[in-house]
Amino acid sequence: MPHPDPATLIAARGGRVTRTRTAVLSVLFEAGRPISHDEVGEALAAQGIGHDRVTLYRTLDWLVGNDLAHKVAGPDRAWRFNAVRDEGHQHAHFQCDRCGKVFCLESLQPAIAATLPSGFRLGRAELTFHGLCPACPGTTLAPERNRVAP
Amino acid sequence: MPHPDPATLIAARGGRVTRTRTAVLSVLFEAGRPISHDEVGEALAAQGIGHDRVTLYRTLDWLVGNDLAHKVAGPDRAWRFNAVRDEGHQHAHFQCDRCGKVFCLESLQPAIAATLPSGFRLGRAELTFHGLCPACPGTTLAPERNRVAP
DNA sequence: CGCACTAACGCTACAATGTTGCATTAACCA
DNA sequence: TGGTTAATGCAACATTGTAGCGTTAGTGCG
Repeated sequence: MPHPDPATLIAARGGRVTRTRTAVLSVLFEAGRPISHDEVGEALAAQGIGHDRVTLYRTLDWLVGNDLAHKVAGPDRAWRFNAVRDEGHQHAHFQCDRCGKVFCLESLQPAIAATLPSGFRLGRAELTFHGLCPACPGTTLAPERNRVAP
Repeated sequence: MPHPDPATLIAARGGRVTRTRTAVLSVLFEAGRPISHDEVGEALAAQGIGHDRVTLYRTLDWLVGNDLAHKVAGPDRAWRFNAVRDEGHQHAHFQCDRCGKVFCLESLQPAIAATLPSGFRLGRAELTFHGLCPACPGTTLAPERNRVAP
């Protein structure tokens, strides 16, 4: 199964099928990992699709609000977006401390055995690993000294 | 002893013991949970301590770089800082989806059983729970519907 | 104590990321 | 095909964080 059809997914949510929305959703599907607003913009530019910054933000927000995308915090205080595949499927993330890229660890099924203190009502859990990705050289630094390269 | 003495901790790292540093570290100790740069600034103002925005950022960064504070990503792309108590002690966090506050779950010892794909080198893991804190009314929303636009 | 050295401060200016308001365009439906 | 309005695109603004640089004040030493 390749990727679902963006236009179909968008229409199913009651949204208008516009060039920007279908293109953005396609980009997210093809990326396969959470990418920043800026990376989406570059991909659109490569396709010759006009991309106003604000429209892009709003498009991504719409996708998130309609369960077609997820929003995860990146290491540089910029959001990363990835297309939702299996509804309700939980997976962990990996953030590279050197290049700042974020990866989905789809296959990872962490066993989280935890009981929250009373009063806290759990919505969801988010597990993020930090370290170095396969593409980055070097060895892991000591925790707390990890800084993303400028 | 409730909290360690900020001045002693700062001097032990070879840093100069300034009013801003001791005050900021005290504030972090008393907060007991990760607070934003802005909340630190308010606390300093309440003590009548001058607080330049830039100085505050640099002070917090210095504390983080010297293992006296931790930096965790907040829900609103602003960093939260909390004083380090036990060196090397790992703990989970809880983010309230309504008020945005972040809490340390000191007592939580999650059993994370996970194997990373090959090539990834692990530095540290970060476990964050989302939901509603004891102070916020309401019931938890479905995951991913927490930020739906009106 | 008083002085020298320089880390730390605090000001200004700037950069990056994201938001608001509003007029215009184009997707959808009858 | 034409009307309705969701979606777009532009401009201006808000928030969070950085860089440069002259000034202040902690610290060590005589």
